[in-house]
Amino acid sequence: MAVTLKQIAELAGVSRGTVDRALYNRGRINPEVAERIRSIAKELGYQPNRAGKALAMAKHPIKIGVIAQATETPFMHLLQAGIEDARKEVSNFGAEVLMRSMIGLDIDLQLKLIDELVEEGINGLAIAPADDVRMRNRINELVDSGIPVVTFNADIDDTRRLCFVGQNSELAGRACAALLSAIIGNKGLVLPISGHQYNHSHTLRIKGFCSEMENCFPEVKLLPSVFCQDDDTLTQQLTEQTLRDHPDLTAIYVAAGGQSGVCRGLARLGCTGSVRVICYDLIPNNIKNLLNSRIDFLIDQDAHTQGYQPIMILFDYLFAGTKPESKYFYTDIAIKNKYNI
Amino acid sequence: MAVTLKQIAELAGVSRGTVDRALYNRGRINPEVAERIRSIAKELGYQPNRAGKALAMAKHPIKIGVIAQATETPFMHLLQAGIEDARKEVSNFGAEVLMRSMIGLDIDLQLKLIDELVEEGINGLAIAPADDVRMRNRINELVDSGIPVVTFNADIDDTRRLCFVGQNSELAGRACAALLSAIIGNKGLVLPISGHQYNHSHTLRIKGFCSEMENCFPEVKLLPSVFCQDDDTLTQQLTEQTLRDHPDLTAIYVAAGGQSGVCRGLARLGCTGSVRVICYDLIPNNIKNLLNSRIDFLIDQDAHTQGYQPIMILFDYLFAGTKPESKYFYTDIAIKNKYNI
DNA sequence: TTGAAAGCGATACCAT
DNA sequence: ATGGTATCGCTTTCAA
Repeated sequence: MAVTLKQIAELAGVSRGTVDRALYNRGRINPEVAERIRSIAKELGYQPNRAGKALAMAKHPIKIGVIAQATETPFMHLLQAGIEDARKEVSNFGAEVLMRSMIGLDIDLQLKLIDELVEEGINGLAIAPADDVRMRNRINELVDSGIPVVTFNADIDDTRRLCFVGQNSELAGRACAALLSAIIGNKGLVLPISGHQYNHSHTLRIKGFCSEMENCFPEVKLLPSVFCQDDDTLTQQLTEQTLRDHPDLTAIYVAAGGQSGVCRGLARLGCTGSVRVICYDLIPNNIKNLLNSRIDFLIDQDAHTQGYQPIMILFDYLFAGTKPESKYFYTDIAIKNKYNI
Repeated sequence: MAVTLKQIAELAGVSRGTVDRALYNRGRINPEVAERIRSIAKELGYQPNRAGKALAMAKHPIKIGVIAQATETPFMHLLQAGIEDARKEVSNFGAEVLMRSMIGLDIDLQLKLIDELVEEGINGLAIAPADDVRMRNRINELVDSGIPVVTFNADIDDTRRLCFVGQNSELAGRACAALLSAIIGNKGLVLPISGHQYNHSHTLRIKGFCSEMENCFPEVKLLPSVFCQDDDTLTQQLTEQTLRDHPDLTAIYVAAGGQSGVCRGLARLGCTGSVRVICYDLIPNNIKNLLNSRIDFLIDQDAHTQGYQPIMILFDYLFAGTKPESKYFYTDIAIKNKYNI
């Protein structure tokens, strides 16, 4: 059995309360005694028992606030399942998860929800933030007031947030470039499709993709990337137009939503199977198109982990003082074909 | 806050002891009272608190035995890290992990270690078993005597084990076929390399690969698969010989160990980069060869999960009675290039 | 500055 | 058949 507070107390000839004060620097203790206790604990390799700790904290539960966005999208459904799993897990340790969400993304609403959660007394916040200077400032305020913040899915640089959980979008773009280049024999003509100009991850996916292509696979020619507003109809039009303008098109790289439109466009012009398609996210429509060979590869960014981990990171930090090893918790860049979904 | 035994007891007008007996069918209770208590618990959605349960069980800790094999290999090092992580986690819940391991694989030693662990009073066993009829019988004996068994990395069919944690090797082979076919333009000449004749996973990886190629990519020609005994020197010889016999070789599929030999053979004959290579496992040598482009893609089978999950599955079963959802816990068939390691 | 004790949720044993 | 109580490891008051 592992060593307990009680054993340390007996060895040190003091009470458990004193050991507790010593190990957690709660003050009101003789510094020499504290030092002696700490050295004994260290020697014995004391590790606090999580179950005992959890039970004792049941009277003052940790409250973790979560603010999600765009909950109407299939990707966010998967992410929310991760949040729910984490909620269940930490609830066994006397922690509560206060979840707020919104359709689409509204910076003012997000700021209001933060105030609301602070009002309710949260001890930590996980948020998929809007990229805005007001949000940046608010996050720093929170951290300064002792409420740690973890960003997920979307990050805000230059804040004192504890960490970010999500994909390394630029690297994902590079992985796609190498993969796509490999399956077209390292030459051909490729159309990169982005979503919104202000969507940071789309931009990075395109940037990583294009720079990798240009640097490492110069025989692959890139058309100028286009914006599709994550819209199926628009991607279909863009696809068909591009095919008419460039009958020698080899592949399409979709860094955004609207993937189904690409498949439809290719199908309408009889190019399914001859033009390669790589896109993102293991969502139902994409899975369908992967299985019927309209999409060659999908890049998954593990939505579940993006919901699950922020809460677990905050919990470990608040519960046991564990700081994340890095400020970036990058989710797997998973390459999926129809066999390894 | 979640509902507790105490609350149920008060509502039912009985003591906590009685509620406990009712919910866990411990007997010595009036059936009608038990029924009433159960219905109240159900209505309130009672979920036992894991922390409380853990603490109470500290007096009679759960003992989980683990028997690993081939611990000298880099793959098994990764797997053992998973075992260690699981051990740490369950030790907070008053559970102990008794680990036994061996170099290579020795059926007699495994049987002896099982006896030893049973002697020590284990409540459950995780094992990477030798495929032998004596092992099959012993596993069934254990299960019959009330000790649940989880197999990992290697499975034994037709036993009453709780579940298997590891890769679906045949499916992995299929995934490789599709991937390899894609990067050679769906045509060419491919050499499949297996390891040992009696290694079940190698056989399945080859079987899945070849059958998928033949069915779905008939323009890819397959050389007869060869056995390399997981040996670098042998794979190098086989590679060089094949290249001399078939200068038009397009790709090599390595389902076994000895991957470095393949890379060396290709390098020696100046074929690095022109002959594609796909092999298994994210181990240091392979990572190196992936990064310097001697290997095109690696298939990872998540060694960490193969060590971590068996213990967690046994723990959840013994601790909370949770049965795994399926008898097969397949680890991810992860496709890795140099960007998503 | 320190000790003693109550309590968190569940289990198990001893009384009744 | 049922109730009462000690206990697990830890936190947090309340006394001293």
